[in-house]
Amino acid sequence: MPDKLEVEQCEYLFVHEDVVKRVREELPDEVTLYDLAELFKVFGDSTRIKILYALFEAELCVCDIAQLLGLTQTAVSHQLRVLKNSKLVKYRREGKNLFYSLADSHVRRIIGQGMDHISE
Amino acid sequence: MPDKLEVEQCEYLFVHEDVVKRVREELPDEVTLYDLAELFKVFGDSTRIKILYALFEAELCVCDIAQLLGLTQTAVSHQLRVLKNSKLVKYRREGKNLFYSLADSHVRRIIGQGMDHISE
DNA sequence: CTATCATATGAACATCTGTTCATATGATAG
DNA sequence: CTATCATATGAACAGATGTTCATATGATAG
Repeated sequence: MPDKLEVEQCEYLFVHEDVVKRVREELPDEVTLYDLAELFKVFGDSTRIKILYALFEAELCVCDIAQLLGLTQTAVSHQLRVLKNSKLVKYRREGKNLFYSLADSHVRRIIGQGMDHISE
Repeated sequence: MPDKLEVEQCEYLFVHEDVVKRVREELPDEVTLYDLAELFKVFGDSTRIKILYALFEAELCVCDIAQLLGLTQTAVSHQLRVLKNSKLVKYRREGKNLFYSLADSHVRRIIGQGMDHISE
């Protein structure tokens, strides 16, 4: 007895068993889907995008970023924490300063793909 | 006199002129940054990610999606509109049904890159 | 130890976002 | 034309998010 679905709303005529099966098999588990959405949420703010773009060019300390982009220190710090939690940036201390940089190459690729899309 | 910046908070010792220049040159304009963030915002919701994943396998109508993923018709419809506005999905009508499908290959690539990142 | 600089953190607040509920639209069968 | 099915839409509401303000932490110079 293959997985017949509860018919609630429409006739559900249009999907064949194999499609249902494929979707079910390929769909990542709830946790992964959640994590994935969380990751993209991080890219979904123009302040954070700006910060990432700035870090494309060089390692920067918090106040560098703030001044370069015209943001407050506090806002940058809060957003850097978000970026750090998602492992998109890393930092190293040098005296009083914390220098932030991109964590890996995924950041550039993801933003690159996004740019491709919006430039049609 | 090259672009010396207003020193507000820190000494701004750490960034050289050429870095400042590069960041300023490479940073897309406000509108583009905003659009880019808007795009990623769309990926930043697990319901929409689920819908996109389902559409990886086949063209589906609204109620197919709702039943396959255990969502309400209304929620799916609202989210499909968001996806459509961002040109991530398209649809065609067939009688009473609207069949949705992925708009282009960017969707897969962007989600793929995201998956790469979260799987470390 | 104290003052200062760079940065982080927490609370507060306004704004944005996703879902639900109720209803409207649009296609089709009879 | 009317009823019905598939889908869209709008209002309402709860929960999430980003910024600001005030303050704390942590390193360093003196």
